[in-house]
Amino acid sequence: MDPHPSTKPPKIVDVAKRAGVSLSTVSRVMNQNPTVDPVLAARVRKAAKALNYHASPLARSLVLGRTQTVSVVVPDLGNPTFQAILRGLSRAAKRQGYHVLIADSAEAVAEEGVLAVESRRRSDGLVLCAPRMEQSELDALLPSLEPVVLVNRESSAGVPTVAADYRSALRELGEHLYGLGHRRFVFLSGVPGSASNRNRLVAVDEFRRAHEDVDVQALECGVGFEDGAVAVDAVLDSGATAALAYNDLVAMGLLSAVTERGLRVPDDLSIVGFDDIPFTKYTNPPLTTSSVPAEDIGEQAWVEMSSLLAGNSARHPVYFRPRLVVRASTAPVQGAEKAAAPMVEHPLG
Amino acid sequence: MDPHPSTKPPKIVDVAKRAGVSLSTVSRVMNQNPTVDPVLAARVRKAAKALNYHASPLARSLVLGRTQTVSVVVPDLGNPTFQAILRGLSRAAKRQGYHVLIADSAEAVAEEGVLAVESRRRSDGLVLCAPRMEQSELDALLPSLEPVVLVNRESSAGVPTVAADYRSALRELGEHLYGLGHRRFVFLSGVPGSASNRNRLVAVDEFRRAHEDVDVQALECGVGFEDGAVAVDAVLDSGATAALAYNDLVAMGLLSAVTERGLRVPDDLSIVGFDDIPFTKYTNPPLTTSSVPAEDIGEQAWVEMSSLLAGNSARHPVYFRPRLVVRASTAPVQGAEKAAAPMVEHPLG
DNA sequence: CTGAAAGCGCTAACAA
DNA sequence: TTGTTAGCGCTTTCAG
Repeated sequence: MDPHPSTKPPKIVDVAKRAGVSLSTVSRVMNQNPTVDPVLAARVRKAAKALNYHASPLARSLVLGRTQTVSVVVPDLGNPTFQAILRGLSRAAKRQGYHVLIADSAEAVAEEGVLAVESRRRSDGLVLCAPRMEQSELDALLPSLEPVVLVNRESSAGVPTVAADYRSALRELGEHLYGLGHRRFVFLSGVPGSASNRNRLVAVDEFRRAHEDVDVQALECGVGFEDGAVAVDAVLDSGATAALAYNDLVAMGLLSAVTERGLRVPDDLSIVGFDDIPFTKYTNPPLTTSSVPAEDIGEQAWVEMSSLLAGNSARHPVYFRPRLVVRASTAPVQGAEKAAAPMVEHPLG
Repeated sequence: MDPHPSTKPPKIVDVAKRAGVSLSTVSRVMNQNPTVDPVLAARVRKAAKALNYHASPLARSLVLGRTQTVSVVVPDLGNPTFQAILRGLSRAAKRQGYHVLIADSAEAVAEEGVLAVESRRRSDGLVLCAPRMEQSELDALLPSLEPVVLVNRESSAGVPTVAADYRSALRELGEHLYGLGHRRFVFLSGVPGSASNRNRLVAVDEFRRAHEDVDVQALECGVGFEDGAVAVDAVLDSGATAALAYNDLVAMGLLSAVTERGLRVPDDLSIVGFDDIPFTKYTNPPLTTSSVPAEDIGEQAWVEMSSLLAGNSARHPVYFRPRLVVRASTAPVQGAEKAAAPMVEHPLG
């Protein structure tokens, strides 16, 4: 009848009974409280072992007021960057005996808020990864979520931020291409209105302003392979010689689509990605990108959380500076070197 | 002073007081118990809203005996296949109001057991993904973990399994290459002694036995990029014309290393991977592999768990049959078509 | 239909 | 040093 015939796990009183002591003594022994007669302690431990007793984390949590768990909400568990962040965070947390509850909002902006609140209630703190919600909503939500740390997003003081410095990285990517002679660019933007996207757009603007002879056109795109692939026509029609993709996924999608059109990268079009996910060196050609230390970010997010949990107040935002990784998807602009006429349907000069 | 100045969350009695009812009435209202005077119910709901009251999941869990949480243990959160499984599982669980606790054993076999036990105690059930531990240990551990579902691993009846049929898939990969004229193979094996690895080795044996003229040499390798890259010399020295990699990561590493040696894939060596992670179509050349529906596996794992949670007993193991995906990393064996002498240092014929 | 009271399993004063 | 007892916040009999 019973689907789970295993006998109920022993409770603290079972151990107490078996060891012939009171349950508080057992509790003390289990919690390494030194004020216990070694003889008794040994007896208790033996009894516990015999019964295979482990304190119920639930009951402990209730009385202690802490769960030894932090929750992490990410916009998409399928995104390699969030995976890396999660991995870094989870391993760091584990080292300190903390567990990790994950929540995948599946890019559903509307759900993000409740998800955050719900997850937070089951844990001692919350790490919000690149929340997609509006700034005003975020700012309003955050106080009720404390302790909370933000990843790749900022809010008012009081909540720590760990992020990659996308702005300067994007600038660097632009300068790299500029140095190669490129003057006409497209930027494939991510989720419109998202904070990460706005950030990058700011960098794009800075880049524009820094060079009078530069033309960069922003194209609404997305954050995945398909988005990059779908954008191929717009990119080619734009007449740009170089494409700055929102991230590596978009870049890979674009790269693949461009190649399928019979054009060559970087000869006909230079492409740069963003993040340096572990696959960019295996694309054809290997992708020039900006390396974001996602796992370190996750680890640092835990450091901040840990500090908050210890009762400290938020520290200053931490920004990791991405590093330009030049591979083979970028090259000097054709016209600049060969002054040759475009050889393709979509003139790129 | 107080690092988290937000006032304590309201408790059920606060709501009761404000609504002028007993706390049991509040409880009833919060749990949709219909036996409550609509007028009172409304008053309670208003009070709850005003106070922004939400029942403590902890306290509920303690009394209800369930946490609405399942835990998932994976050997490596960095592995795209586990990520996909986790994603499928997490989304399916969320749909039914369940939360997901993750634990990354970081390929530390020794830790797997305790991790599983600990995670299990904080949740209502456990999903063990491709546990690396020995079969005897697994069999012994499982009963204390119920309800538990196994992914890519089997045990005695009573615990459901959801897995990919690696054996027949590997056979299919072999036959594909055989059909292209290949007769000398290397198989880059994964973690020695791991169950997944043994499974594949069995398939290799079957393949050997099926063809008298086939020579397949198993090389100890690993499960990541680097392992595949490091194996390049051994692979080339082996004289094989085709390599069966443990998974796509290994295949990509090998592919990259082979290319760096100045050899060409598939001309000088055919390579197949395993899993069809979302990056294989962007390698150079795109990788022939066997597509494993990892996200579906995760989803199905939840279905099994859900069934167990509902009190049903374990159903029969479910095996997903991978699908051969022929891309450009495999080609007819050179000698078979051109009868040409090998043109490289490491003769491949 | 509603309230009082007994736990869920554990920790932490407080006494002894 | 050890035991007794009062909660942690909630659900659920059991009376009313």
